[in-house]
Amino acid sequence: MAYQSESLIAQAREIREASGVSQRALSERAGLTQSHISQIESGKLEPGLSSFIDMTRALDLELMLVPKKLVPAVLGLVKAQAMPDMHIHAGQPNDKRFARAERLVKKMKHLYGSSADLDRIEDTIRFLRRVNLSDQEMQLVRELIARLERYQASAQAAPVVHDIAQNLQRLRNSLAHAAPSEPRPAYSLDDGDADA
Amino acid sequence: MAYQSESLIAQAREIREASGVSQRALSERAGLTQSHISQIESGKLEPGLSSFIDMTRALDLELMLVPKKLVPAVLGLVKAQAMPDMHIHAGQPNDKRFARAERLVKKMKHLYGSSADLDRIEDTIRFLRRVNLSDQEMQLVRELIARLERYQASAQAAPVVHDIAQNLQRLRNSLAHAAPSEPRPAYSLDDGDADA
DNA sequence: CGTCCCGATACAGAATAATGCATCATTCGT
DNA sequence: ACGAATGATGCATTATTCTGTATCGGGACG
Repeated sequence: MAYQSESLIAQAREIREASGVSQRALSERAGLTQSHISQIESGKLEPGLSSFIDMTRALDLELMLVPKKLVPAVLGLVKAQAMPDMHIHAGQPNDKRFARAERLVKKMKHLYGSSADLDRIEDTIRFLRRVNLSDQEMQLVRELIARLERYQASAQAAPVVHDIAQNLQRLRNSLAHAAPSEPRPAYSLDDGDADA
Repeated sequence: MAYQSESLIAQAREIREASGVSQRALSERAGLTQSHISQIESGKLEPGLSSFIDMTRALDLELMLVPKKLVPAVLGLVKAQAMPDMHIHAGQPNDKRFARAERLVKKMKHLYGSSADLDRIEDTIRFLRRVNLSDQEMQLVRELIARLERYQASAQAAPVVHDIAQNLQRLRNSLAHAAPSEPRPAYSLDDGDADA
């Protein structure tokens, strides 16, 4: 229905498809339901800003505010860069575990309000899931998530959450250095503009 | 509550303030209520994607999808450009008329569904209101709007709407050429990033 | 001191997004 | 021909946005 967001949503969809990510996969990564995404993409629903951000972030995109004046410049930049080959690292066996974790965090966020810690956790999880983890690392993550699950409703959750956030981030940082080559873009990111 | 959109919203607010636009003024331009905007800006409410787009467009901004990889580049571009002096052309006496018109269009859109024509009208109005119109031109606009108002509920609205859209756009095009110098940016468009 | 504009807040009501399932028709690989 | 995965749809329920309108305290200006 809403015309303004149409182009943005269409772009997101194109990129999702070009990256070979299914709605279901995306829904898990983004913490939304497949049904939801389908309706958004087919224009039957106008997403909330944060839903849309979740979607796009899960596609390795950022939503940015740009002065109208230099939209063309940015468009140029983007288009130039959008050539190469690979597609985003899709579902590993562990995906479901991560998906659940992300859901959990999301739920906690809008139950107790979002905190910097919860947010860090969410972010880190998104990062971790697209990395190949050794058994040992995976083990650590599993434990942390389990701990989060256990304490989610506890009155004393705050410090626990903080600790978990810290541990996850530590892991993330350690990986960020040794990380070998990884997936890259594939989409085109065009527009459908026609001004008078 | 939602952390992801926080930065975006904060940016929008900064820019609004830097441009010397009040919430009320913005609310009129964007077709939202002041109350709504206040709540969005103070984080008490998570806007819908289209609401947010309306807001930002009214501030001469575009919401763009950018691959994470080249966020820094875009940021550079934007920041470089953001120096000068003026502020966005604020309320003229005619503003209220335009505001009402925009509201009307919005209402029609979500009453009968948005059409390309309605959208064109909305867009054009947004453009026209920031231009100094001669009495004659203003007269034309006033008539067109009045016509729209009259036919809004009519069963035969479609062709009328189409005609109005066309007329408005014609006016817009004629202005786009002769247009003298006009307002420019003033804001900074920074970020609050801190990665690990 | 009075007035005007600002942003924040309240509140009732209508409209919609979003969840959580479940299902279906199609397409694709085997 | 079969099974798996994809996107579209339906539906009931809950949560949230958004409108409209009105008020309030604060700051600026005269």
